Amino acid sequence: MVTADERLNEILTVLRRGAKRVTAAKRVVATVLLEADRHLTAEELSILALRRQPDISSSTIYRILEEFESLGIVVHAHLGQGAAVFHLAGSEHAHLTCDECGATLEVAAHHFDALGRELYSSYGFTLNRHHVAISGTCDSCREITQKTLPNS
Amino acid sequence: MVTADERLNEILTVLRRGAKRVTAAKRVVATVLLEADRHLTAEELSILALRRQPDISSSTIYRILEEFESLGIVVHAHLGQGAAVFHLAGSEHAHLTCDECGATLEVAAHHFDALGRELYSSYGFTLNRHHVAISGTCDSCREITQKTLPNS
DNA sequence: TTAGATGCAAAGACTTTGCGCACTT
DNA sequence: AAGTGCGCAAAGTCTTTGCATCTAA
Repeated sequence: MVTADERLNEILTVLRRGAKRVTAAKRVVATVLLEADRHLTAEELSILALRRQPDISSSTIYRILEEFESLGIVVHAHLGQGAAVFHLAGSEHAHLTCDECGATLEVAAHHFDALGRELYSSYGFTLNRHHVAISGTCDSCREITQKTLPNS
Repeated sequence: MVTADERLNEILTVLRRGAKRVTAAKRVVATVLLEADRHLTAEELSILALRRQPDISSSTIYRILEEFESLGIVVHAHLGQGAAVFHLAGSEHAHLTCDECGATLEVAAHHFDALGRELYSSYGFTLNRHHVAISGTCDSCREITQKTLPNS
């Protein structure tokens, strides 16, 4: 079992190895990410960070997230239309997002294995399953649409 | 062979059937879309439209595109990071976009058939291959990355 | 005639940037 | 002491909206 403190220290170690400074704001951002353990928009992260330390500006949040991402500490993803979401690296998964209602669904990555191989061999393209959500229509919205437009 | 005028008239007919008014601005937008025959951002469309008729505001462009989309005349897609792109409906295809350089690649839709079936049967999710580009790394950027970071 | 369409300007959502001071190293 | 990082405010990008005017039907 890895404690929260140990995970925080791992992050701070990565920062030091990257020749970055360990600041109060970075500790707060790292702590919030560890505690939340889910997707957070920059704004949600900002709100949670402010509870722990007033006067953290959102520009600082964005700068810290950018730095964390360049060091491989976090990744971000674009789900539906709204703001990007961030979370700790290491649990990348694919997302489906419904164009109608905006709901998002995390799905097992293996569904994309065959597609990834095909795109690589046909186009030299390396699929990133995590970064951008796959768009479509979710189960409930499809049912609604079918009821509303029974002719098609 | 369908002439440009005939295609324009088809669009105007769809407008009338939708109980919408046929205005000068809509004619211009339709003409630009027909002539361009490629992806255009709202801003590119705006610039091309202004050549044909001064004083078309970009809000009008957005409103017309929204109307055209609701009538099935155009579709829009989100490629990399930037603005959405619009084009006439009927030639939907999948897009790959490179997270590094922003290049986009149109690919045959059949690559996504198997994935579409799997997502539908596993999650009831209806894949929309066209709306959002699939993200990843293109051939050239991958090669550059490998040269830059030969250790991994 | 009259409901819908347009132009203009302003607002809105999300993110980035410039600048001078504070804090880490 | 040196220089990175921070807060604040402003700017930037893309898109939507309010409102008065105009116009297609």
